[in-house]
Amino acid sequence: MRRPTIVDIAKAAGVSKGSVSYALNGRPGVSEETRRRILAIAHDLGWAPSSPARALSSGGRVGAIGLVIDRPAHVLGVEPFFMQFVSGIEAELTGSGVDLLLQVTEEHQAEVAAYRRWAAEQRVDGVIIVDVRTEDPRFEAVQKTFLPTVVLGGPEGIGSLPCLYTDESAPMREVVHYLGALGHQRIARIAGPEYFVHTGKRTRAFLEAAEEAGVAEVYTEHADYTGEAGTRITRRLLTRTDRPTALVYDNDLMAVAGLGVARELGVDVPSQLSIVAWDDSTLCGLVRPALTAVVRDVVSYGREAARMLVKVVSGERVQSKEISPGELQPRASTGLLLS
Amino acid sequence: MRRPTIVDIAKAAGVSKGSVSYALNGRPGVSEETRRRILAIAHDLGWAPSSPARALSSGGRVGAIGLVIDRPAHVLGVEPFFMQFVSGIEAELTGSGVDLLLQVTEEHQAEVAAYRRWAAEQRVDGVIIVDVRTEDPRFEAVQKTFLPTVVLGGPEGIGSLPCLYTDESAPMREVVHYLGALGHQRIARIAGPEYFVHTGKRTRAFLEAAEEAGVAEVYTEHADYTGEAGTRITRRLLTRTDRPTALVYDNDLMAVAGLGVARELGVDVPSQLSIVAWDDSTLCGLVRPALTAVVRDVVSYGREAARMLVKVVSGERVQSKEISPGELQPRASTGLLLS
DNA sequence: CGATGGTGCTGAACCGGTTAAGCAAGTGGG
DNA sequence: CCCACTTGCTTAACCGGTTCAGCACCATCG
Repeated sequence: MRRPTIVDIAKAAGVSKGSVSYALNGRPGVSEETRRRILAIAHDLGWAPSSPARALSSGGRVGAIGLVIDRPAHVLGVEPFFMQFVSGIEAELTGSGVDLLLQVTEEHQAEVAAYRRWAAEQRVDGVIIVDVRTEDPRFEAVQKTFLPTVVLGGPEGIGSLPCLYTDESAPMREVVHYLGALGHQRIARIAGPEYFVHTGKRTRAFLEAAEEAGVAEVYTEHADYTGEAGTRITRRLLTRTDRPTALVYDNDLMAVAGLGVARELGVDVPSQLSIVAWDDSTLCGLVRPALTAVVRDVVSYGREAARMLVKVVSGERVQSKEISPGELQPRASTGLLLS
Repeated sequence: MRRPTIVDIAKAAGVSKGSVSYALNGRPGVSEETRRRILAIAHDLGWAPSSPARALSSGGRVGAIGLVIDRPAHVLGVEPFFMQFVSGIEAELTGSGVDLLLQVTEEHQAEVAAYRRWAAEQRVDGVIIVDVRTEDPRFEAVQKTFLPTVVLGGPEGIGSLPCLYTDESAPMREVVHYLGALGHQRIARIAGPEYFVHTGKRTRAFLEAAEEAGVAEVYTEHADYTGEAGTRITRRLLTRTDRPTALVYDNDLMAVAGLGVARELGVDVPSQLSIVAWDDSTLCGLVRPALTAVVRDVVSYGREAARMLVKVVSGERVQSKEISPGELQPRASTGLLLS
């Protein structure tokens, strides 16, 4: 019960294996009648092309793309962003015969090594890069190895790679103006790590928006997206004498943590403290009070990234593209400041 | 700047490509001196074995294992179980040169199709099966195609496949006895779908434990692990005239949803209602009151599953193995019932 | 009627590895 | 000194596809 090969089909059909290949790939060179006969036999035998054999032939693709996620296990489990993104990629790839290779690492260097290995061993046809950093070594690695790439982030600082980027400032402006209108004059932001480019973009947008909206005092604290960090920093912020009256978090997990701390300290949300999460998952709607959040369609980011990468892999020239930055979804965690 | 092949190395070293292959694989047949020379050249050229070429050779492995997760995108994003499991797999595979192919589907049939395709196209050396169902078509599919497999679940109803299984009844007994001791006589369980075998196991264990502990009334409602279902069912349960005084959830997301509903209805946790989650993620510790949960080391499940599968793939005979079922971690969401 | 061109197929090379078989030279034993 | 054995290497086949060159056959056209 060996798996059938095109040689088996050729024998059964009484033709050469070259003809079988032409027939199966829908290319000219065989008569319609022969083609039908070959296809029928292939179907009967339950034939499917060997992916390694295809890849080995002239210029063949392996039919897989790669994604490396650089987050510790306990964050990844609760951080909705990545699984949504992965779901979007999968949704796009389904039925196209392209598979997703996923690597989870806890170290940035391992990530670069993964790209190098994938390229050298011909394991993927292309990769998607997320979480762009300042001084990011991954771009050099993929350029050197000519690995087709699509970046989620940019467009600055990523060389000439095609990317999907968002305007972080529009939602940030929306958030700050909204909080300003609710009477908040002291807003703290619990952000992601400084070395992520999008963190910096948001920080600048945060400052600009505050000036624009006439909010007196804003400042940013950097964290690592974990619940623990969210708890720790929120506790420190809320126990200051001049504590902020509104908190903006860079992900939803830290926001949930922050909500817990407010509860613990007896600070009422939203009458004494407003909370905004960036990235909305069902989580935000489940906790009480439900969290106001910046809603982004992360699944569609994944779809779009996969679609672009497939094009790049097949040799098409692809334009970078701006995607919807998301918008504010007000819920119960924000409200008028009652001092 | 083509990627170097063993022929390039052979030319540079002045030997045949056969010798290069022997040298690079650490097999006898070349002198120590020649081996060193070849290895040095391979290193200089930045050579790495072509994965497709290796796989194509006699009995070669492709160096990848597959995992299919059958959950809709919005659940997957917040359901910590799978990402923890995946992290564990990755942790085990790191450095072994084996990659993980991930497929996310929203349909059980697509899952079976994925296994078939992977086997037929030689895309993976083996697969891990999770979420065992009653009448599960996947086992026939993998057996027929001789795809090496490790199952998370079982050991009943999965044929002769090696598996990792847990004793669901031990933690369940712990939970029910604990709640009984706190004075609860009416306990409802918001479970996963009925068609999952482990759901049924827990249901039986739940009933047995209740009898054992002398808890008068217990019943199980089936849900689909989503926050929405958790919300809906909890709302229905808590608005009954004889509402339960304790709720046990089959995952943490539904438990968080349940906590929100209790809050909404003004039912105090834990003085009027105790809540237990099954599976602990940082989430349980972040909400207030923090959720009592059955803690399982899901990451280690992933590690162990990957380790077993790698052995199976390499032809070793592998024994099924019982793994730690987890234990109760009491937190603030459970307490004495004050009626 | 011969040159031309298209159709439908075959044969063989090729992709980049692995591996069995063969062979020359050196070594040791009887 | 001959034989057997080991060492270190080469040669060639093979894995399962793709693709190019070539060839026989037939129809068409000037």
